[in-house]
Amino acid sequence: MHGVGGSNPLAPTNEKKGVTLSLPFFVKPFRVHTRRGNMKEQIQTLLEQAIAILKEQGLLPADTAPAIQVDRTKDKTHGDLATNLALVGAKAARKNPRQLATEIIDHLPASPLVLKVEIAGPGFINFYLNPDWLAGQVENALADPRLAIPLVAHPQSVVVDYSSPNLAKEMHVGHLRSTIIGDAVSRTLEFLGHKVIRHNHVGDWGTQFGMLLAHMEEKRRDGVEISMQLADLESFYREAKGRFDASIEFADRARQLVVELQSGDAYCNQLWREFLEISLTHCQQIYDRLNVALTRKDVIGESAYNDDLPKVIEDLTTAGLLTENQGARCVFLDEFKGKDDELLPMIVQKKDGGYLYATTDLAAIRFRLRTLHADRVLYFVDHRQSLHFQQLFAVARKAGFAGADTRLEHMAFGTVMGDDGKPFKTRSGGVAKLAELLDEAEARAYALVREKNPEMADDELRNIGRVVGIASVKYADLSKHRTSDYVFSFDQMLSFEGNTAPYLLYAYTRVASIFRRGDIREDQLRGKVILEEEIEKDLAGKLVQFGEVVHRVAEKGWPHLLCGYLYELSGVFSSFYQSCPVLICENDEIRQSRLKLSLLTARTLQQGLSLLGIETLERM
RNA sequence: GCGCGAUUAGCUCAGCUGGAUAGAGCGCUGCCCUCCGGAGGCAGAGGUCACAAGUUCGAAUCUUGUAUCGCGCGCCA
Repeated sequence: MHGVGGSNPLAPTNEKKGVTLSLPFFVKPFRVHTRRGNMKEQIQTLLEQAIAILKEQGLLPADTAPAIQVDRTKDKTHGDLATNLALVGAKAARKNPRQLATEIIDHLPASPLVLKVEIAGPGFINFYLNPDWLAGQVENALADPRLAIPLVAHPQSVVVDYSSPNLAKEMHVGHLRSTIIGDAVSRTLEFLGHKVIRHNHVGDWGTQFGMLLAHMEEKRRDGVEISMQLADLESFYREAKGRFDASIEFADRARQLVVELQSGDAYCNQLWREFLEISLTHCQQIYDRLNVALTRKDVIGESAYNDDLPKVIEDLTTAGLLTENQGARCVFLDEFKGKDDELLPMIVQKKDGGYLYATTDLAAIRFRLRTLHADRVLYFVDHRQSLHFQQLFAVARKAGFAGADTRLEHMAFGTVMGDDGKPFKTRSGGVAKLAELLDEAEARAYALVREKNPEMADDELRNIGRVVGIASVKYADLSKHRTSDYVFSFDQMLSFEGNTAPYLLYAYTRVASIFRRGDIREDQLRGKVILEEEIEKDLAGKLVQFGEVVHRVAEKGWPHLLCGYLYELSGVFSSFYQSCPVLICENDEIRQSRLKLSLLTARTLQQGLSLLGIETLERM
């Protein structure tokens, strides 16, 4: 377990920036492999070819290598895509930007993507996409269950460490972000063909378990049925804590049990396992409700590394990193300094010989890299632990657990706040249990849906309420930028307006209803996609961007990009639906084409939401 | 004290590798129901992008400094 709470790491960011900056001007390696469907990269290729020709002809100095950047335009009057290439390269070419732009355009190879190219403003080159090409992309996507999003060329093994609750207590609101965001990113990586290894690094070890075991023992001695008691872990924990604080004998027994547990005592282990079993069942119920893909086999808790801890110390010693300080064993690194330039220690072994979470985390990295051979390890842990992860990654590299090409990334996230701007609490001021939070979301969603559909059967209302409630909680979290804090608001997340789950789910049901009402099956669609109306082109253009967004989510660990995209897509579809009749369109060719656009919209929404771990509904 | 992160419309938030006139939703003001789900769409008002320098043809975005807020900093996790 990594505690609860989230901010962003220096380490991974710096590593990446370092790579980019050290490159000369131009050749920017594609982090994601070149794909046929990616418009930007195709335009980039065209530009590269034009530059090459200009160099051959002596119109450009051979050593110029401007970075080729292709952006989507914000304004329709600037075409669909634009490059600032001529602006960037003008100085090196000793030409004015507009002149260079003209030369580039003159040497641009013909391409089916491009309808026309124009110079604009100080020297921007604007590209207008060919509607026929766009239409073809829509057809391709429809013909492919993966929506024409290719798998990555070089799949990686990615360990994703997420959720990681403390098993001593019940899951609460603090576990929401790690669980939900980590799951969405895992699904996205998997969809792109990476090998994802989910690790639920649960807190199942440590001094607090002595207290819990002592309490179990006492209860059992009094003839109380333990499993019933543990149905409410939170109260059980509080009781145990109360006993611990109140009774010296109890506290002594608790400490004794920790020692016995750690030395492998059979009785203690039995108690411990019983406790874990119940706590894990609690967690699994939450995961199932949340549609989070974690299962019991993904649980590799802190205790799993017990045997490795002495080996970590050994390895650190061998690497010459270990220093003894005031009886504790520490690693000091030059790059971590506290006040008065004093080095900041990372303590890996206490003076009493006990190990700490830093040690366990090192052992986990060691295992993930040496045994699992991960190319990338992602930690979805709150931003307050950012220093810990910086130290952890630095030490892991120095100790040789991780090579230079292994990506270790702290996917930090912010705090969930209440209306008052302080960390989210229940009305009574306590920690909000996740289960109760979900209950409330479902209940509120049910009430809303029932209000809109008074005649609907209750079991369907219940199901819709469940899906909408859970989706709302998840989507509210996923749609915010990961690193910032956000305010938890049932009213906002359950609203049908704005960037919310209900809005997206509604957009999906509208498409579903077209097909239901028209009694049309997907395989009955025929004819070609025809893009005539401006809004049809907009919709097609938006649909074609899906793959790009998905790749970016996997790269940055930012599901909010996908949320933003799906929201925009829904918006464009709503406009389209408003102004372009589909079922009632009299021209059959156009009708078929619009049905295809609608179908791809639905598929894209469904696939996108599925990557976020959110179910769709046919009716709501 | 040092480090990390933040500061964008009244509120909640986007803003991708520096690009063209700063983007949504809520709220506010209008408009669109003989029309496939109005749980919708269209339009308007509203911003000195905390402040100040700097780099650049060009800065909300990069650099430095300042202010304010949050978080973290030796044997908890």
